[in-house]
Amino acid sequence: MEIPSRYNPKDTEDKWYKFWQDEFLFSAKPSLDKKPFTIVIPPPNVTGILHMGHALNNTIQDILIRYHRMLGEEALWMPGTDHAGIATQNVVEKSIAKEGLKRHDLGREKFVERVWLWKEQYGSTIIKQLKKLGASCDWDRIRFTMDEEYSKSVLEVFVRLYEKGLIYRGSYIINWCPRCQTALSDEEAAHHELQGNLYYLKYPLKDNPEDFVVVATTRPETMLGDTAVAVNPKDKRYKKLIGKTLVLPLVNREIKIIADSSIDIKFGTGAVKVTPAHDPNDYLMGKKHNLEFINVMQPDAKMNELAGDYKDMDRFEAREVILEDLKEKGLLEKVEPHVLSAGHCYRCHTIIEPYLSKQWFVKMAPLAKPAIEVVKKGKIKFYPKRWTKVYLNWMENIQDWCISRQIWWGHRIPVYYCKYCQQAGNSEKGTIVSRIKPDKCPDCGSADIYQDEDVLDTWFSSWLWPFATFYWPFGISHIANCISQDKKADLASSDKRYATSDMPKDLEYFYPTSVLVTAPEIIFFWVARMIMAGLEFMKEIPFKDVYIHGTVRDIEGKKMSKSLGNIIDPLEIIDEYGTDALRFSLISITAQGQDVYLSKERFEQGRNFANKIWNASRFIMMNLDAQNIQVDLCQFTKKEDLSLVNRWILSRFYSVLKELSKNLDNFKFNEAANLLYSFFWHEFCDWYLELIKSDIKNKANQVVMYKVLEKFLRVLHPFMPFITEEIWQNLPHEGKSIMVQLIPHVQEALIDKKVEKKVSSVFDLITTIRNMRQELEILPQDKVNVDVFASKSMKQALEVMSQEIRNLAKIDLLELQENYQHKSGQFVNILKDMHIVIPLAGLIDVDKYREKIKQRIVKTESDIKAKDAMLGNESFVKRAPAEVVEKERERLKELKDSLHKLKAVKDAIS
RNA sequence: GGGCGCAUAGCUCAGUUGGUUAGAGCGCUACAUUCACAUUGUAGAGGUCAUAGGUUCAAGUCCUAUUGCGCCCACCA
Repeated sequence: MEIPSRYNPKDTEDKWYKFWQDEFLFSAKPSLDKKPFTIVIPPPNVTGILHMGHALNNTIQDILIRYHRMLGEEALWMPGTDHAGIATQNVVEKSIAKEGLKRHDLGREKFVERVWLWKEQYGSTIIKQLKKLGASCDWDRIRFTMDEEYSKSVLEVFVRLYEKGLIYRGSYIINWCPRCQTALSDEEAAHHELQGNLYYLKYPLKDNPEDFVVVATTRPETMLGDTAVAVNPKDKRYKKLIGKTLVLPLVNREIKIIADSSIDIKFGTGAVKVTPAHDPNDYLMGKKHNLEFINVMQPDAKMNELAGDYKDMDRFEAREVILEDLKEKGLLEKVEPHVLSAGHCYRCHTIIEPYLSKQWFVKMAPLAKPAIEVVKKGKIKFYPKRWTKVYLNWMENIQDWCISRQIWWGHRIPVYYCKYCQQAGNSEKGTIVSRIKPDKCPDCGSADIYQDEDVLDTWFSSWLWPFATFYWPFGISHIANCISQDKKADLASSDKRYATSDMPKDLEYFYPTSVLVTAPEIIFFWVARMIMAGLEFMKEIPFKDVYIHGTVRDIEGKKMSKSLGNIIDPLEIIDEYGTDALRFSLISITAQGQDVYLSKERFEQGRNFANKIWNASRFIMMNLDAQNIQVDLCQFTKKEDLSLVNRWILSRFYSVLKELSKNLDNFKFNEAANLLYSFFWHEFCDWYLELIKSDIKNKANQVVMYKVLEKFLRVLHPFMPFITEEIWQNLPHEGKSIMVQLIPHVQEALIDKKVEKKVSSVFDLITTIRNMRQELEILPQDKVNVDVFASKSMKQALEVMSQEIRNLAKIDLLELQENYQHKSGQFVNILKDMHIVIPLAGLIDVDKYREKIKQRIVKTESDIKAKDAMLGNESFVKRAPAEVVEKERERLKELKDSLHKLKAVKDAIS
């Protein structure tokens, strides 16, 4: 069969993905003899569309999952999506707007129906895209944060926290988005700098209307709700005025001048208008000084009836009119330009209005305490470490969490009010928190009961993700709901999990999960809260390691975002370069914890690598005799059976494997990827294959090239799943899929301890050749392997080496000399490059060479002198670690040896 | 204001606990083309490791300061 000379990802990717799924290779189940390895996916929004951040995040997770699966662990990657309250509601609102409808036109029930409809239609876009990415999630387990069962978990958590006294309702100044008409948490309020003004307003004294106190404000419209003016008690300018009464202009309300030490004397005029209902600081001051709370706005940020003449004006319109009116009365002293930073809604970017309203809160301090402990004790580790500090700093200053949201899409708050009790003004009574709607009020017996209109913050469901996905606390068997018919049949015949009771339940088996892979932005939103929830409800940490990867940025360092138009669409890259190229390039440039700077050209590296693997494999397959693949390496028991070059490549592969697992276990994915890249390309292809090419039918060569390729494909598979499967399926092999082939252990890779020992004692061919080259042509080199030179002259050593080369190449050097100008082909290039052959063949400029040796001798002599001095230094010998001193002594010895040899070479050529 | 990070080749970045000669990809230059691969190969040029001090026998690596860039948090009447 003809194999094309270019790898075409489109021919293979969908095919193998389907194959893996059909063979249930992604599914995991509790197992008595296997160690679990669990990752829960950070659930993407149902409205989500795959972007580079997802691509990076999920590639990392997939590498971990596939790696551990191939290590023989029971690896589960739990998938799902997040209902994303406001985001989803926004999308659906936009879509019904096309029909000229607003959500209030439909009413709550109809609107929520529309959202579900939307979810059914479009909600799996992101899932399909994750599949394109190769994500090996156990899709039969997919969860959604608004699933019926998941919602039960959410409800349960609310009720339990309430019963424990950790949930309360309070009035609070919240960040209010007038457009979305909902409360936003502090984290959802993005602060941007804004060019505004500082307005100096004059408030007349009651006793003496000709005299004023001047206050500075950036939001003059809120003055309608002022209930005091505050000054610092230490401020000499205002000391006498404390306790006096002012008349608030335009509304003519009398307000007091109060003293509060929080006032900054230097800012503005040192006198501050206090508007407890419209500013968080003023709110605190209002509580402290028992001020009146006057709310002058409606939820849509238009002024309300308390604003008198300004009623129904938008806040910014009212601002202009009020300023006009004050100016007319001579009460506007001056206006100064002022840069302020205002909170913006992170969804719609509307300026946030601090707004007084009733909200539900979770008391966080008691939950935070154990969550701080587990991180301090190292039970949960962050990678990179520095995020630990960030986490602890936030947790130690944690604020209560406002969990109610004034939208329709979400888990409705399970609180019911008795109309009768509420009307009687008794808010203590007639508030029922319950898992199911109560029939009647327990206080008055009335059946007139209604549910709280608000829904819960989206994070109130996602913080339960690591255990609610396993049906906490009910632990129902999900076989009935979630497993496809095919799989059910499969399980029934092969798996005893659901038949016997001694198997651990999913929740027990897979929780706590192993690693959480996420972006730094959501450490507080999500990671911290999951730790708290895990400890509170499971009494155990939700995951052991948290890997925080960087933010994906464009080549100029800007965050990729739609509004900046600097998006690189991963799906386009997949289309153009292939999934494996996308994955490999992304990983190879993502250093641990560093942000990623991307440009499209980056992906060429991955594509080229895929193509290189493809062609090297093609070459091997074209030249491979199938009967040789059965041969065990143990068969080569004598040193001569395995040529130098075979021993070398096995030795190199051995160290690569060791290095690789070290890197992966430490979450150094880029180093792992680059290691595989340079081993395969620059050692296996550039040197090994070129060297055996002329004797490719040699049995040992056949065996070694096959074994190294086959095992290399396995270790590469987690990074580039598609191409490795495609090639592996074309190689003669046993087994169904590369996915069920274990990643070779170092020993397994080399089959046999004896071989391993032999291999590791063999010197490194390439290093030697390169060293020889340097020795002869360019620079002094100390690393020249002593084995070659031991008790031999330079000339003899060269003969030994060229004999090796000749054996490998089966090319006579004299013949080479005659033909080398005319012969084409890469092998000649390589030999030409190995200047090792040249001096013997008389092809070198001896004068130049002699000069280089001379320089080398000078350098070595000076090095020896320096080392001698260092070792003669008492302080060094005393204080440097013993190994270091020993190392330096060895080094000195080596230098002396090398000087000796150099002198011999000098003699030999003169 | 509080916290954190970064500064290494023309560009984008690696560089584990200090220890021989600081690496990669891309780009650039020269050469190679019946060859598994031009999405290729060989070679080459290109670095005062931001600056100034310090610790050390030894600093790209540790400490201090400075400069420049970036991020997070808080405040901003």
